[in-house]
Amino acid sequence: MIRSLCNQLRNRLQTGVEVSEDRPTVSQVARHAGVSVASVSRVLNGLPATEQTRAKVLAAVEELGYRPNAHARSLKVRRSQQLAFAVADVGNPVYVEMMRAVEDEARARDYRLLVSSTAQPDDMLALLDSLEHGYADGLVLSPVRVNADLVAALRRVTYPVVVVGTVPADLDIDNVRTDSAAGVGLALTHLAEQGCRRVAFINGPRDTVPGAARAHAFEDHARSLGLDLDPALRVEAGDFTLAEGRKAASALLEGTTPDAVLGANDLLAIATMHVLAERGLRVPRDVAVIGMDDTELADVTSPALTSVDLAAHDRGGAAARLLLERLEDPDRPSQRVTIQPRLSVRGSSDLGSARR
Amino acid sequence: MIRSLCNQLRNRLQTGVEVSEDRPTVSQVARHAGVSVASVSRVLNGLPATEQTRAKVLAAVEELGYRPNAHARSLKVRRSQQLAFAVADVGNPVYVEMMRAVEDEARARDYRLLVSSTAQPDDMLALLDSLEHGYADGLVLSPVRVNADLVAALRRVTYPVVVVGTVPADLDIDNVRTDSAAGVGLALTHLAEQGCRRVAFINGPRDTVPGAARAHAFEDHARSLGLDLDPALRVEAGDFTLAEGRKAASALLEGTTPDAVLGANDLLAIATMHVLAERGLRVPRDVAVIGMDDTELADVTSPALTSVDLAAHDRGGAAARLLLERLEDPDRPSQRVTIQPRLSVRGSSDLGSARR
DNA sequence: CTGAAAGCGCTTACAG
DNA sequence: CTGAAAGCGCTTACAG
Repeated sequence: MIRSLCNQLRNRLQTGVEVSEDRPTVSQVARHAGVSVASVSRVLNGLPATEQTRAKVLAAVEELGYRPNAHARSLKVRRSQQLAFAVADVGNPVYVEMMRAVEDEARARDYRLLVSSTAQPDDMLALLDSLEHGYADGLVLSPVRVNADLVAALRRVTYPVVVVGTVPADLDIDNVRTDSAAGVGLALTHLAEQGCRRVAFINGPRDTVPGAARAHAFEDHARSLGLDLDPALRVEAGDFTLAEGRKAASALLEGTTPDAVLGANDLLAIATMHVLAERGLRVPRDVAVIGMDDTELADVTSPALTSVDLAAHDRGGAAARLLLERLEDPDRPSQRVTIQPRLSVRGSSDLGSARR
Repeated sequence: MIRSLCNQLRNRLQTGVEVSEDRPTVSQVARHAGVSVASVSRVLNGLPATEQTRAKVLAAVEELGYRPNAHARSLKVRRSQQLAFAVADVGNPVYVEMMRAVEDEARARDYRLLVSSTAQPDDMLALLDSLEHGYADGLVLSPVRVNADLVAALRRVTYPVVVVGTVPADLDIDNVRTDSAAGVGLALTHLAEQGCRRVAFINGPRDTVPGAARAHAFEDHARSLGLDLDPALRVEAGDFTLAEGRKAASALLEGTTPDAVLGANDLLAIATMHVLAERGLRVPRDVAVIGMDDTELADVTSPALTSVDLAAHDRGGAAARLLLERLEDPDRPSQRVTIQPRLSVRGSSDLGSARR
């Protein structure tokens, strides 16, 4: 009490300004309104109060420009009203799309959204750890590489986390995934139906979860569709980027000439289109091209890029909803949502009109 | 004290579990380490302590898995260690690039980043207001439309805000802008030098800040370069999007045939390339095309899109640094950073090889 | 319905 | 260097 007065005094002396310079608190609103701090809090939180009290409080709030301090509230109610979203690169088109959906869901439920790029696997570990400081109520994360450390951290974490992507079956965690193997199947079937036989695959790194899954899927589907199994048709880019895609596509075309190329994501497919153009090969007439993710980039190329729609937006939305539902019911069993891919056919694989 | 004991008791009874289930607090760490809470706090904050104390505290922290509560800390030190970033659409390539830079700067200084889409002008007002709850230490925002309400809100706001974009000269606020008028000049000069005379302009809405600025700039530069001033060469898209760009480009080409088109951003330029292709017009041979923003999309089209680089990444980085500097020195005068545009010449305007 | 008081989990003068 | 205590600004049983 005495300290408080001292502080106020100090304030006056230091700044030469009324204490009212400071942001008003509940107590000041209460005093101004002639009610208790409890009543102020209740009115502001929509709890029962007489119309008279309400009016007095709201008037005082208005007059003083009072805004409740978020940290004090969070400390008390043990809720930050914030969600976190973590991916390797917030600027990657797939994650951007996911983030948009997560943000929409968060906003709709009055949560703020914290985003972070966790380029290195260690960043993700650090993030999971830092979550324990309580600055967010839960996390949506989509790791590209899942190693033992990450799985261990996910088992340890005490905050709600939902993972977008494939995780070990025995990891009990809310999870949304897409059947990207089936997606590869859609693409290859579409190409096979149009008569392609030498279909190449530009994959991303096989030490990533999607890279490994798509490698197997390509293998399986190519075999069962009776496509050419020439190993020269399979190359691996150093990363899921345009630059690495360029290198990989060049390497591929040095060794062989496919009649179609499947890229493990849109960036790899687009890089391939560029390399094909440089070599004077026409898409789709000479070589059909298909990407995966169906990002907004697919509509920007010409010809527009056929792509396996892995529903990034839907996955983000589903993840956010799983998280919000868990916040409401912390004890419910963990859920898994699987979203089926679809093929968005565009010009880059439209052989019907191109070759015949 | 008694209440505290009651709570602990209740916990035990309700959950049938040790109280240690709860997240540990400073006091528990202190007890465990045999020191005072003050010492725990000091050690954790790197303040002077004997090596002995340090060791005891760190051991206890480790053993209990203690993580300081972010809200309690923020409440006390009046700092959230969070920055906010607000743009109309976090998914727009320009803003994504800006966000990447802001996130990097924030992360480097141990700030977390809060992002929000403020599609409607009112969303931005609401955001500025909500900032007063103190959940972030400052805000970087890039409004597309600046009206009187927003300017008034920016004058009122008590938290540090830096605006990316053009604001009224008498608004005393940290600000980073780009000289987009000069950017239009670069593009038109480049086209004029290559012999283009009928240069069309697909602008965005003129009630936006960039729309208005670019309209004037086009007018001025077209005149001084002696370009054709035919009003049919100037159209306005309903928004800075691919879809609206398509409509505007179609409308343009109904009325006239330009020898070059400048889009007010990359999306409008890319939409134009598509419409040109549909009409059998070749880029750049028949019509050269230039965009603005130089987003990553520019490298994805074919031919690659010449674009005015407005340095979104640099602007984001500069804005974040201005904000961080202000947080360190709240009283310093407001600063303005202006970034000069450059032209990134690519195939879509390369007439040297195409027409001659 | 309302008020007085405790307490959320930290940090930080102050005194020793 | 260290500890006891106050206080940051809220919410919420509890009693009336």
